Amino acid sequence: MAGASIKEVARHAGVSLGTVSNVLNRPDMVSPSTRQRVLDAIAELGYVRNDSARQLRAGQSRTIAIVVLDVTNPFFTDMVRGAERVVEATGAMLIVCNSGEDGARERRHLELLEEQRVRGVLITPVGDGPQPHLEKLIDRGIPVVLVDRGTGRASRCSVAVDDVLGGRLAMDHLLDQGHRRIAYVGGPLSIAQVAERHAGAAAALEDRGAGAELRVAATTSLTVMAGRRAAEDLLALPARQRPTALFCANDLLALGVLQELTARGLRVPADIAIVGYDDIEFAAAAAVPLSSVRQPREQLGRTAAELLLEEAEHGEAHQHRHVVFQPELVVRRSSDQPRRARR
Amino acid sequence: MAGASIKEVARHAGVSLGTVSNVLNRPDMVSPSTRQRVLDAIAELGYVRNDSARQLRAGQSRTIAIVVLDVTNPFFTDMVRGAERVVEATGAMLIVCNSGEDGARERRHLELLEEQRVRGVLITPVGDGPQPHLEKLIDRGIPVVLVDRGTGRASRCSVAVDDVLGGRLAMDHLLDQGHRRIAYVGGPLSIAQVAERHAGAAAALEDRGAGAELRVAATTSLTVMAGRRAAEDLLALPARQRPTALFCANDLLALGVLQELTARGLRVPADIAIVGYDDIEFAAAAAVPLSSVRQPREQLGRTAAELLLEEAEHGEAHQHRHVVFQPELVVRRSSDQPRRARR
DNA sequence: GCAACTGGATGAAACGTTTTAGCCGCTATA
DNA sequence: TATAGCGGCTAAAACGTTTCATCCAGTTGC
Repeated sequence: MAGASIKEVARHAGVSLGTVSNVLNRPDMVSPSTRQRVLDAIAELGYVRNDSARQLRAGQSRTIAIVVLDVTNPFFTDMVRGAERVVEATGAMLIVCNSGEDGARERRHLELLEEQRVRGVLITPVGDGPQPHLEKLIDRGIPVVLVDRGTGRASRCSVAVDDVLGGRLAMDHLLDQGHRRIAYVGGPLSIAQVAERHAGAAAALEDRGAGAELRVAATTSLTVMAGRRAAEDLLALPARQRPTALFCANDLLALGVLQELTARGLRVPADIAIVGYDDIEFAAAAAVPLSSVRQPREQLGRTAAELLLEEAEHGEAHQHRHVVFQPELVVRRSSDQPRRARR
Repeated sequence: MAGASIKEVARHAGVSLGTVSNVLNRPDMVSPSTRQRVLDAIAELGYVRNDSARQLRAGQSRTIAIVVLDVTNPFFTDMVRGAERVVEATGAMLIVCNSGEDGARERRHLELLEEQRVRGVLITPVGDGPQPHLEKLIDRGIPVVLVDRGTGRASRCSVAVDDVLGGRLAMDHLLDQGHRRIAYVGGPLSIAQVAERHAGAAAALEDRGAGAELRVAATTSLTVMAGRRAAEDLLALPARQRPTALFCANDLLALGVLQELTARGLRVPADIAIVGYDDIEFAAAAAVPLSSVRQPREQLGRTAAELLLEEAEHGEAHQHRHVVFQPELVVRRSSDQPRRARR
């Protein structure tokens, strides 16, 4: 009962092995009566297809992998949900791998995925350098779609949100509110998004911020804990150098900052205003509802999956595309209090 | 370059096919000089093992799956992280599947996993009835470990947290604070945890709550949105019937409730106290820091993975075990204001 | 000098599918 | 009546591994 093969099913139903395969894969090529006999045998033996054998023959699997930077970050899990919908609609399976921002783990995952001859990979790669292991996948003919990272490479599709624009939106808003000493909380800058959001903010300052300054409060990761530590560092500054507004590279950081600032008795936004990035579900539920730059997360995943499936389908004929979505600023209480300009 | 097989590697290195396999699997059974020649050939051809063929021969894969109810819920992602660590330490791969609380999707996933002959499955099943598809996996000899659900079945291991105790802790605390009209927010009750947390609360009331009442505010899911809707319903009650304290079946609900209550001008905990469940990272960062029942999430995942690996290793000799962890109440501001008993 | 080992390699079988070429008996066509 | 075509099926090859029985050439022990 535990491991019937197609062969035993065939014997049981009194037909040839190929016929069973036909029942499974092209049921209408076989007469109704034999088909029924085969189906009965399958049911009786509890036969379940062996996917390894199937793949071996086909040279390809029916699973698609998504490699995310951090499974515990709602940004990525929302993306996963979007991708899931598209992939499962085709009968394929989406498997989720977590690199945890660790290059070695990412590499290990990609190796195993390559061994499995997955049908395609959606990935937000760790870091921002060249990506030899991704190239290797592509050489082998496995489609790769970059998600929210590395737009514009010629050899693969990508989907992304315009992070420079996002940085601009946040900064413009803070300048509009009258802030002149502003800090960007985020890091490491080796992460492209972190750098681009900063670049956008810096560009906005350049355009109109006479007399305003943008300092960087570097963090080593994008977590709540890192946010708390960053806040501690800022509080260590002499009061008159202390920024009056913070633009955080993501909402987790922003929540951490908020937590620490309020714990230390500062008022948000009266003493310090905060704008986050991602607009995760918890942003609106925070101690002080958080202004944030919203990204179309599910759609990001959906579109990425669609591009991947298209490439997998059309092979050579496929034209790589680079889809860029626009972010949107959501103003909430953490930054909605205008401030008189001060020196 | 795109698809060298072991055979071509062998030809390239001037050895037999079996020797290449030996280099890969038992390197010290082959002399250093030939070994090097083979390794060179592998590098030159860009050879990558074909896992399907490998599995086909072995009859088993080296991946372990975890099927969670909701990838966007931090409770599960923390669990995933715990399991990941253990699984990856053995060189195997953990793949994450999301059932999204949907029985049909769960079933589909399990079918595909069975076809893939995965080495084992960690799962928090949807619903609480009999589980024919899990039985099927077990019949086939694929180890299954239940996570946070269905403790005590004879045919599989399980890990869980004592939800009845958790309910007790929360309820005792609220009674200690002087509350007498209390509501349990959660649903559907078909989910065992939801039912057990309620049972614990009810038991605590039974034990000592003369004159106190526990009503149920049923929800259809355990999300922030559902929490908001539940709060609306509660606010529709005449003021004197309205509960003074809420015990929510998880933190997402609690955050939703909190959000809606404060939006409608009620003060927490002065007007209504709230206790959540899970103690997710965002609980402490909420508008009003949330009291919550904490579960050892990562350890849950770690232990589950360990049990699974042990079963996969020892096969017949394996004794199924049921590990139960104790939850712990974390009191924060959302419930820390004692109230004089009123009628 | 012969038998018994031994380390290092080989060749073939087996895993469970899918697919392709081919066979058989029947019907429709000319 | 011969031929072509067709529906329904079979037999066999192929996919890329791992493993197991064998073999061969040295070496050791007596």
